[in-house]
Amino acid sequence: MQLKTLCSTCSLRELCLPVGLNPEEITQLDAVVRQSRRIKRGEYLFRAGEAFTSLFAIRIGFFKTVIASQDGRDQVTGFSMSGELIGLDGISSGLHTCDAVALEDSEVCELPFDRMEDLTQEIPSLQTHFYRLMSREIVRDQGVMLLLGNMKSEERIAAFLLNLSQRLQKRGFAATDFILRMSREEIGSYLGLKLETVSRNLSKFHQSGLIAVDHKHIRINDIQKLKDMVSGCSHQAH
Amino acid sequence: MQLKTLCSTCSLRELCLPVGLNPEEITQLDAVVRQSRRIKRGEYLFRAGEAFTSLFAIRIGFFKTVIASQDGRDQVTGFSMSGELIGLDGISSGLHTCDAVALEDSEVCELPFDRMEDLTQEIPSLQTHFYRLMSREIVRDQGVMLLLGNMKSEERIAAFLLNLSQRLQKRGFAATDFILRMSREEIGSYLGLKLETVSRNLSKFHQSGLIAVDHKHIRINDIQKLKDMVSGCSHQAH
DNA sequence: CGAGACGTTGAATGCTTTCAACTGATGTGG
DNA sequence: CCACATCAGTTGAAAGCATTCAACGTCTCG
Repeated sequence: MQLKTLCSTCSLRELCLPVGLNPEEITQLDAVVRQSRRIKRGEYLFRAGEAFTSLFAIRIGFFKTVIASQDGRDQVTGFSMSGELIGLDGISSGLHTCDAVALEDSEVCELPFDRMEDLTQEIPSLQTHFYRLMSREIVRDQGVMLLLGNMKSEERIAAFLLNLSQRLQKRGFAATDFILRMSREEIGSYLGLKLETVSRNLSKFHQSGLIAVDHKHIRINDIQKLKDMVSGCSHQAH
Repeated sequence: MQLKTLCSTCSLRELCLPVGLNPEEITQLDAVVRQSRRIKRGEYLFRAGEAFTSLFAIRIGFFKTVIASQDGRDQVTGFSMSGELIGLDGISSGLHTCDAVALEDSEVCELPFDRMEDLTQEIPSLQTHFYRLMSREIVRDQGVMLLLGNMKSEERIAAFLLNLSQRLQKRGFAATDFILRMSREEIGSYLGLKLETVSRNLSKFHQSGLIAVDHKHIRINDIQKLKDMVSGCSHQAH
């Protein structure tokens, strides 16, 4: 029998929903969180058009979210890692507006939204936290808009690597040495570039010594220079 | 003496925050909303970096929100019209992350956020509505991301005009005949294009008979064709 | 009325894309 | 376990689209 995963004992509690809650409140949150669910690489957590009933907190793994358009064009709207919440877009209409796909074997905690709503009614600090969380998502999206609207390909790639680096570091991983979980094409889709442009820029960075690229393995040699490249942009760590 | 503006008697109550509230709840909302405030064209409602204390509902007028980056590049992240809420991005950190500038003489209702939080604690349906509202903003931003990441200049302009048209219609204005409140440069900034590109595309649409452009006055002649141009995109009316 | 902001249009430039060829990795089935 | 087919990634060359630079027209407002 699998033990139910509890927020109170979860190593992500300083990063995930429980941030700022007292022990008693976390126990209440535990009562709402469903037993965690495993999603294999390539599987969908949810699909655009499906009824929205739950948010998902990523315990382990890595996801992409994708908006599909009718004519086949689609776009990666974000990459999510442990401690992050996905599904917020579904609250609006009661339907998911994007697909969520696991990019590696993952594990998520399901948060039934109706129960979350009740709980935020009971725990004001959780409501506050939840508002902040949604607002942060808005701010993040606006950062991406700035990137897509203003930046050259080189700057986009730099911003992307930097953002990844910072988020990994926050989770206790190395900031300058990591594995990309997504393909060049997925990076390109997220950054509004073609996969060849992503590849070319990574090669260029590699040749200049800024980073070392070996397939999906990235090592950042000069993180300051990377920061300088995106200097002007009010780039927000997620 | 100016009468305090009340949600209960406001013509926007079907569009704005009170949507879905019963009369009694609207009265509670009235108690929170501050006397409405006039903002002249060109004036700032708030600036990036200022402390966030209130959300603003637009009663009359038109605003742009702008993210500024250090190196002078900045980007319009949205245009807001009556019945829409601005300032949601500030909840996250307690600081506004963008500037809000009136593009015509406007009037806004100030909603002190701490009082809004209390009220959403008291009125569950308002909390639900508020979550939906924030989620809608996330969905909207993702639509813009799709636009910026995937669409050609021509399609962006078409999507922009269509979106404007639909929002105006919802407010009882003509869908095919309206005045642009923003400059070509502001349109371009929002769409990730230069002002010349915006101008060229409008001229092209004009010459093809799709629309009629006379300075800021736009008439849409073939709205279906405009829709076809953005066909593929999961474009959301705001 | 004049100055400055806004808008239009043309021509040249440049960045990203597209098309194409090739290499290396992955994984499946004989 | 290897062969082969497929997918992911790299790189080059040509093409395309938006940008840049520039000139000019027009509207607005003090």
